[in-house]
Amino acid sequence: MARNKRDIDRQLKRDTIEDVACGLFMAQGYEATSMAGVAAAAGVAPNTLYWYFANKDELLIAVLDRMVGRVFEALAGMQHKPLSARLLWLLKAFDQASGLVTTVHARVEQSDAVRDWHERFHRALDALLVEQLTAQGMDAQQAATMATVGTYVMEGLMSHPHSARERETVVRWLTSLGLPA
Amino acid sequence: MARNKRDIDRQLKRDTIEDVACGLFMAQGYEATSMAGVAAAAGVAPNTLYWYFANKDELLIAVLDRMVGRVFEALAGMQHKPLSARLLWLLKAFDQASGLVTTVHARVEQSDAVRDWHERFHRALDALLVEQLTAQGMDAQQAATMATVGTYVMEGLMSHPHSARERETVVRWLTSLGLPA
DNA sequence: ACCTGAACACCGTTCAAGT
DNA sequence: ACCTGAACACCGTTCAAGT
Repeated sequence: MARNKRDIDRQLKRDTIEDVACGLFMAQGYEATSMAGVAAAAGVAPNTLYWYFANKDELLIAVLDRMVGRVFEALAGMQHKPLSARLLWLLKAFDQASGLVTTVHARVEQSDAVRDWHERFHRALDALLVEQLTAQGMDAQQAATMATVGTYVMEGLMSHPHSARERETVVRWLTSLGLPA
Repeated sequence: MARNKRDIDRQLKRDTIEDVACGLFMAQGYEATSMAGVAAAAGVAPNTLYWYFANKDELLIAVLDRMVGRVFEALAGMQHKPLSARLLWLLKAFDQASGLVTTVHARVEQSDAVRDWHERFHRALDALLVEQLTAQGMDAQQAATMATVGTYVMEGLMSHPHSARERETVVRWLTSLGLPA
């Protein structure tokens, strides 16, 4: 944690860089955004970024962490809503950031750091889903399969263009699977 | 089609370049493979590639077309086998090429040509799946949803590491959905 | 500790010149 | 028509030098 003014200043600057990078990554895509572009938008020299982030992938991970944190926080405040509504909200929240899902998968092959982040993310998400499904009375084996399927269907819906109508149909179908037939 | 010796020679050389590129893309990934690397492996100067392919994305598309063609051909000869066996075969066939699924999604954002290819591919695959599902007596609306879901689950299984056991469980679950409960 | 200008190695692509 | 060596603009990253 930040102990003194220097640490706080450093964290503030890191935050602004992450803010700027997040905006550019979402608007132009990760690959199309250069470190020089991020630096210019943040008002610093290109190499200054390397004082705060080891490399471009670490900057990506910082942006991802902040996004995932906010999304999970928002979802936690929606527990009373039905699962289908929460999933549709999630798809809408990622409308602007859909490219980042693909970016992560693309960088997994090149960067160990992104691979680790991706693995941790999927493990955490899987545990969360399995927990929710078993809490609803689903047996562990079935919950494991449903968590995998649900994750991949959501990833597919995020990375490919769909009308609101199509999304709703697929999400309703997905969430109706656990219910008695 | 090739009309004379010159056209045939050109096609042969194109094929060798595609062969070499295909091997390198699968072994190292698309992004990690440089045009200079492809050229060196093919025994030509880097810029010679641009006589045969407009740019790196067009070379990718040529490689994709050849792979998809072969896979669809092989699948056509397996119509007698159950759907689950064909899907598991597909997953195995893409074990070495799983990165290309992600690559296509990553390039969709940067390249119009790849975006067009991706759209055409999904339309063709979707039509094929809907046709097979309706032929089995499923109604059109349900078939459309199942085709989307099936595609995304398969994409997810291809792009993420799984044990053979996990694959089988998910694929069996997927193919059992159309059957009476 | 923090920031910079200048440089490095690499990349996809182009151009002028050859045959 | 086909191929090349040399160059161009760009990229992520590093380094030596400043404060």
